[in-house]
Amino acid sequence: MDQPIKSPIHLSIAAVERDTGLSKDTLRVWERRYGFPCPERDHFGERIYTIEQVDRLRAIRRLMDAGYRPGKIIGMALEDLQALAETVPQAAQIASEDQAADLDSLMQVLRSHEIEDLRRQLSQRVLRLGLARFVTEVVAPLTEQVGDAWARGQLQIYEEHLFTESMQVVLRNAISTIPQPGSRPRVLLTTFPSEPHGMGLLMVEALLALEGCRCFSLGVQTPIWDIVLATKAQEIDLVALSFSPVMNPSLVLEGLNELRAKLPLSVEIWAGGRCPVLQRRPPADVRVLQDFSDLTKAIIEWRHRH
Amino acid sequence: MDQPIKSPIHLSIAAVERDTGLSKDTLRVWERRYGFPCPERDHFGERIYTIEQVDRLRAIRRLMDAGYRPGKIIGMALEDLQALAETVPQAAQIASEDQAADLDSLMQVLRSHEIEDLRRQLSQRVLRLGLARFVTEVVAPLTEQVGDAWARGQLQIYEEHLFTESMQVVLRNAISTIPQPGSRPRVLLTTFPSEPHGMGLLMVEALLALEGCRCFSLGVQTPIWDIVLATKAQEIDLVALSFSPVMNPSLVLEGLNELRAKLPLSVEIWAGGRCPVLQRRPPADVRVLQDFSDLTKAIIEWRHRH
DNA sequence: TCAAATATTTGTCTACGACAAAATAGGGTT
DNA sequence: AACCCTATTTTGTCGTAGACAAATATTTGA
Repeated sequence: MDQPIKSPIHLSIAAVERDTGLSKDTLRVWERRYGFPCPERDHFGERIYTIEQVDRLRAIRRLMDAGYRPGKIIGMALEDLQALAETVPQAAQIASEDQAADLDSLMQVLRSHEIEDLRRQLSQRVLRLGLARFVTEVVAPLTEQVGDAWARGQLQIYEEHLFTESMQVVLRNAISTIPQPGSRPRVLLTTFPSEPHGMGLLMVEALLALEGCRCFSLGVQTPIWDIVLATKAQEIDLVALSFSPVMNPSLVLEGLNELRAKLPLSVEIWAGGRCPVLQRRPPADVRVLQDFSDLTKAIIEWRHRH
Repeated sequence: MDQPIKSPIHLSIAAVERDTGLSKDTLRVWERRYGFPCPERDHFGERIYTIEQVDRLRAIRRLMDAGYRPGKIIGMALEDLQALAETVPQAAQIASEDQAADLDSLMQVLRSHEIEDLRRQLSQRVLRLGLARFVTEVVAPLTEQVGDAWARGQLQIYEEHLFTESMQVVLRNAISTIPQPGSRPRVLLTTFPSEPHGMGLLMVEALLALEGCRCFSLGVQTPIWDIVLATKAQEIDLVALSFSPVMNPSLVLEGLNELRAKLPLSVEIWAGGRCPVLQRRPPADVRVLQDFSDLTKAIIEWRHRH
């Protein structure tokens, strides 16, 4: 009897923002420009979206992350969007046949949802390859493959979450077995407030810890001012930041400039991750790391300088 | 020579949203209503905020989380805000003198920034008390104390991050030592997309695993539709969600109703966490858990029913 | 003293124009 | 072809201000 007034089949603009990751501004301007999504209105004139619209929006979002532009695909039906997603090429960068096969088998385990299995198999590979090779040859390419598979609609978000959780457990465990001497450089690891992905940080932490660096991870989403405070309190030598491709380019640059201005130049800032803007317009006085071999090189150089 | 045009002392409205957690809409409407913050404009007419304004906004935000309303405090100077924060009473709910003293000593270690020490001392207490008592007597009250201390301005965000990271490592480690039999109920653990706090989930996971439940944690911020998909794929019996006090009340209710509508009634939804709206207007067909004793009770009841 | 009714506060929603930053296309040179 | 420089288009964010529901505080009535 105490029925909610709003039918749960219809979603408010805030709910759609939450479910699709598209900002309210974007949703409204798309409606104005492209005529989609064109939601009904409730009796206050507020937008109510249907599930079908949200599904289409999520498919569009996926393709955009894969490089498509909204104008080209916004008119397409859900089926066409899904068909298009299938054709997205995967940015494979795997060394050998063997490695590719091994990654495939891990993907297979993930798809079967046998979490225990996945975790066990990952731990096995840590032992077999050693942590450093595990990070570069398993974690990094597998994370990328999972992202790709999601973009192609072959993996659900929740499967990505399952993967991330399992991998985090394995990585954290491995990291905690590395003895931490008090040696230099002292590294602060974190991400900016709009960046929720923490896998990159864990990979970097593993490699740096292996190199004998003293790591202080703040986890994800630390406000810039707090990065500055932590840097002072912990006598940090360098701040390592991770950026995923979905981060807003101007926020990345603005944030890096702000941080650079607030930190003494003796503290270095290193930025990594698959974020396009870092390659295209790297900010001054920030070291951009292309990949993991860059990381070890950079550490050696740092030690040489000090 | 390649100086950035924007001085880093001045922040855009997007940067302020990121640094304070106040939405752009809120920032604009405060300016209109209360005259603060009243930022300068650049030559495009866009707002540029000063550091001082942002500091004041962050102090205001802290007091709001402690229950103050913006209208009452928005006119105050930074010093007065800080003085007011000192007076915020802490919602202590600690059983014994001994326990209080022990928590104080842990807070002391956190303040000293000796992360290794903190981690070691926490692990010690897991062994001494057992995981269940560790969660209820150490993790829960300590998390609350850390939050309080932040609200009073006695702890920086980065110190909260350090605490969270250390505690996560300890808890995850402890959880991974619990053998997971394939028994029921099968529980899915996660939070809604606007909820980034994962400590509550870990505490619940620890307690449920001890009770012999099969736990599937998706980590934080899973879109509702993906919770539904995961529930089906993993044959989940109940979905456990965690909510922190800062979550938008209407989003909480809307989300719970949406999830309830999409899941079969045979799948139970349990909601926990210190979120006021859960106590005041609990949604139908969702079980609200007040505290951890409620949790074990609920599990016993569930087993009795099945 | 407590519940119900009323008043205030507060955040989010609406509309659409404007414009910079990013991406694409065109045209010329090596 | 491969490069660079310059239009042109696309696209997201920011600007304005009024409206109103939900949350909270205050008053009224029993």
